[in-house]
Amino acid sequence: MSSIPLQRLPRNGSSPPDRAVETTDTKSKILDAAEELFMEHGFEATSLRLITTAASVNLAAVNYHFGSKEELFQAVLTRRLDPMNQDRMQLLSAYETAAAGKPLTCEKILAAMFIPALKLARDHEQGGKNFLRLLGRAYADPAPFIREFLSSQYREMIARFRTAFSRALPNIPREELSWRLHFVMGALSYTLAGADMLKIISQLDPEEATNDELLLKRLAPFLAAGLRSPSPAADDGYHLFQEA
Amino acid sequence: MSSIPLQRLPRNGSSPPDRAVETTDTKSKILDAAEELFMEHGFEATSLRLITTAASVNLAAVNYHFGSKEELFQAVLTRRLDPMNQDRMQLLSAYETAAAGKPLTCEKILAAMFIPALKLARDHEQGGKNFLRLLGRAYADPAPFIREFLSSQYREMIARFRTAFSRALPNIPREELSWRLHFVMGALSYTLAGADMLKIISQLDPEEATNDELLLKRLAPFLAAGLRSPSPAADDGYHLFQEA
DNA sequence: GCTCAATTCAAACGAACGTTTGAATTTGCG
DNA sequence: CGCAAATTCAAACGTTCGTTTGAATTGAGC
Repeated sequence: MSSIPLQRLPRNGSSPPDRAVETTDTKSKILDAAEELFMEHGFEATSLRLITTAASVNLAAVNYHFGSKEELFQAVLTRRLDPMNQDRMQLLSAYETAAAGKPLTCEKILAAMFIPALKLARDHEQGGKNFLRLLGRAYADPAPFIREFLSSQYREMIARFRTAFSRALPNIPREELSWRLHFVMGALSYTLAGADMLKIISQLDPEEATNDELLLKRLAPFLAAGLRSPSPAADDGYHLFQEA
Repeated sequence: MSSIPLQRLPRNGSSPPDRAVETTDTKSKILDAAEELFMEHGFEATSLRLITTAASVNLAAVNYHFGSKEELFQAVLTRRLDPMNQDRMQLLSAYETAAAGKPLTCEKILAAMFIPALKLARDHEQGGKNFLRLLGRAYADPAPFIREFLSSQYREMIARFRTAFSRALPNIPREELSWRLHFVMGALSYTLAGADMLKIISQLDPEEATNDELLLKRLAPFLAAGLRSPSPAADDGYHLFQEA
């Protein structure tokens, strides 16, 4: 039923193709086409026939190489998300080493989160940008298999950054910090997802709105200010919503 | 083909049912079931058969009363979104009147955005919370008809709040303010959408994470601090991402 | 050059989808 | 009551979906 189909082991474990081949292999062609189409239409609305036609491969190739549509989607995410989160953690470690025991600034920690995302957006001419939008939309997808997959992919990285932030912001209670980290991840995901609609109604420059570097340069100070803001006491005089 | 099916005019324009009827009408039963199921599974993954079964109505009733699945989805959104945005604008106007010409604080403007959302979350025992999550997820849905619909529904309200913020923050350039408004809307939508996955990996208290009032009480100061943060000059020394 | 496993391919499978149909039923109303 | 419009209903429509099948094709190693 759901057994993995037989298939020949790749010629090389995970090294690049032996020569300069003009036609990439079937697996990569499927991944590239799926990345773009999942980004454009979402998981449910993207059919395997659309993907395999765009990739110029046979319909059955998806089930042969990936097992199912769901596993293909996970493979699309893993291909770029895993290296990106590895980069994030390595960058954070590098900053911490350079700081020689002193706590990092919020901007520095945010930089460790954003720079690998920016690298992804820049490196691959089109694939990178597509992927960031796909990722942002996957966050909001209600499908359980997507939520569980992303949760497992992010858990380790989030834990590392939470402790970094808690050292940078010793006066913010742990629970409040968890919320703010939640807000940071939400704003980052949402912003990277494109949110074309809100761009339009916010009257943002369409050209600038697709410039991820400029976008994150604006987002980082915004989030850093929110992170550093004084923690509202549990029973303080903050009556914003009392008057309704 | 896509002509609106003939149907009798409702007994009353938009007033509540004449008596205390135990069985609500078909149209409302469909809307209630659709709201919950669209929230749970998304638009594409929710079939009309699932909706009509849950609502205990005939399958054809959706096409009879709403015309199509897409129009049903829009009706689900309109039913609560339109009054909520009306409330937001009225509340903003009331604050501005009370301020007697003086600019409002960021917290006050954010309150005008959040309070109607909170009212929605509280008023209807279950419908309200479901709707806010559905709305947050609809923001990230790639379907063009959803994006265009939401864009038209939000345009007027966003314009009103943009001018309010620009008066509250005269030192923030117009373009920078558009970006920050974008971030605010993103964080609000994302947070209301639930984002269960991030809640989990952020180790938030599950009970508190579903308390929308507490949630927005934490979000508002976070966003206000970001909004008030000094505007980075166009060619300043902000070199966060230069080192990568 | 033969072999055999890996891969590709065309074709079909059963299921589920949104929508339509036309008859049955209910409802408002003179 | 009785007619006509509004609504409900069971059934079917045609299409598309993800997946499977089994035969053809490919390519590396003896």
